[in-house]
Amino acid sequence: MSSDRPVIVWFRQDLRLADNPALAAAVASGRPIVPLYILDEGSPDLRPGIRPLGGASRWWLHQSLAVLAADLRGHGLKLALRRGAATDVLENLVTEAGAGQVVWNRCYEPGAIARDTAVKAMLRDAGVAAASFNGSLLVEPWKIETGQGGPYKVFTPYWKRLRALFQAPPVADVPDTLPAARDVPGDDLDAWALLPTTPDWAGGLRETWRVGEDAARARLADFLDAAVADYPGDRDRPDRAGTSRLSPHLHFGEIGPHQVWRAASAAMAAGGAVATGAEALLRELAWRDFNHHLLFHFPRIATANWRAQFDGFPWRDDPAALAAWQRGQTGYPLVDAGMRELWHTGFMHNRVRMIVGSFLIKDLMIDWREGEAWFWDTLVDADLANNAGNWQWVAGSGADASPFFRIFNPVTQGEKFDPAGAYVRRWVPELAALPDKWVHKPWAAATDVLADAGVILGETYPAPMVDHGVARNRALAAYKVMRNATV
DNA sequence: TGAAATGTTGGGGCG
DNA sequence: ACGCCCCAACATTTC
Repeated sequence: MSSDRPVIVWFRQDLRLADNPALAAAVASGRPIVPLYILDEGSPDLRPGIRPLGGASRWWLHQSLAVLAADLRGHGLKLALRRGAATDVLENLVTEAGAGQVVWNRCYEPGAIARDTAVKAMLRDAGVAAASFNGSLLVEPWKIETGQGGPYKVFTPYWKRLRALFQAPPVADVPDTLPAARDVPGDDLDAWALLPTTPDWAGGLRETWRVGEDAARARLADFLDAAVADYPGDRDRPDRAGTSRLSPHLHFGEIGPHQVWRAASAAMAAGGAVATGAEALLRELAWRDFNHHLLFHFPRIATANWRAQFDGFPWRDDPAALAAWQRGQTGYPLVDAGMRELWHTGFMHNRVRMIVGSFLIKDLMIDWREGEAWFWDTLVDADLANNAGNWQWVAGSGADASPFFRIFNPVTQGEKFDPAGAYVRRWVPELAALPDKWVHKPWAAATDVLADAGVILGETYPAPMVDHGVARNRALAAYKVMRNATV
């Protein structure tokens, strides 16, 4: 196998040129490069455990592939787009291109692991070299273990261990030159129909996001320049732009966690509030790793309760209530604001995610998997490990989860974290004219106050679909029954 | 990375 | 001056 045979760089969740170990290895090999992306949808039997992408993810993927293709074109390379089962696509392309090697950065979801294992076997049988790298996690799941020798199940000791052992490896910049192989035919991105058409619901996404590697790096730089010092407090404030908003960029690998770690660590040298804020960001980055760690070692938690006692929880089957939650029509302003932000932008502030999750699971007693499925479809940062991990955290069914009886009061949370109601007013404009005092609880306002604000409960804005106090007691009673049944 | 119920304390009004 | 009550403020417990 001579080194002039091309190397296929198989892009997956690493849609970037900098800090891309697989790409760097391809460059180092001296081989001409065939960049490839495979849309491996449409053959669910061949890809068990890999879910179809959600709508918001499809939109993001389209944008991100367009940017990646343009960046590669700037280096004289054409990104080949192919659709089908990954083993089939690669088997064909290896032959077509006369490739001598395939490289990629690893994925960690159960279905992706099965797929990649099959690909590796196929390549071995075909006599083609294969090499994979870590470009997506700080520390891969099998490289960190407890003193007992098993996987971590609790975040804090995991974080301490990670903090102690992790040293960010050098981060490669965008390669200066990328030797191109002969172009291979591929699909037209538009033909994949990843974008919504009828209706085109993506207007809010287009307004909200700049997609791609440059945008991701700019986002990180802006955050570290401006917001990081106030991050520990502001990250709880949905009325402020205090979070990093890096999650979709990280999910698609437009930026890598090592880049974030390096940049945040460098910022920490300044000391003071910046260092405290950067440390908090690293901790959140470690949560991302921790969720992948859990999913890798316990793949069933993507769909099953970690705590089996929750299998006996009396979830309510209530499609109308689920729909009201999804559409932001619960009658609880903060919940509705969050759900509408999600629908419009493909994103929701983290604290509000916890609050709407608590409301669905506890106030409405609807299975967390319904919420997980909705988030999967609507979030631009939808990520199996994080989505399932965080929903189980909120539900109390997870490994290191919030206790079930920690039930958020949407009014109290609103008054605490959106004190002037700016977030509610933005996303629930029909309540915008209400005084601060009533904006999180319009049902408690006097009728003349409501009239002055143009609010007619049940007409211009829903009355609360449940009484939180009653719903809370109902959930706690159900929880008690479940616990007693499974002692 | 709660909330609500219950318990405790201490200041001030008042007879 | 004293005891009593009220209640806000804080602490503890419970789910």
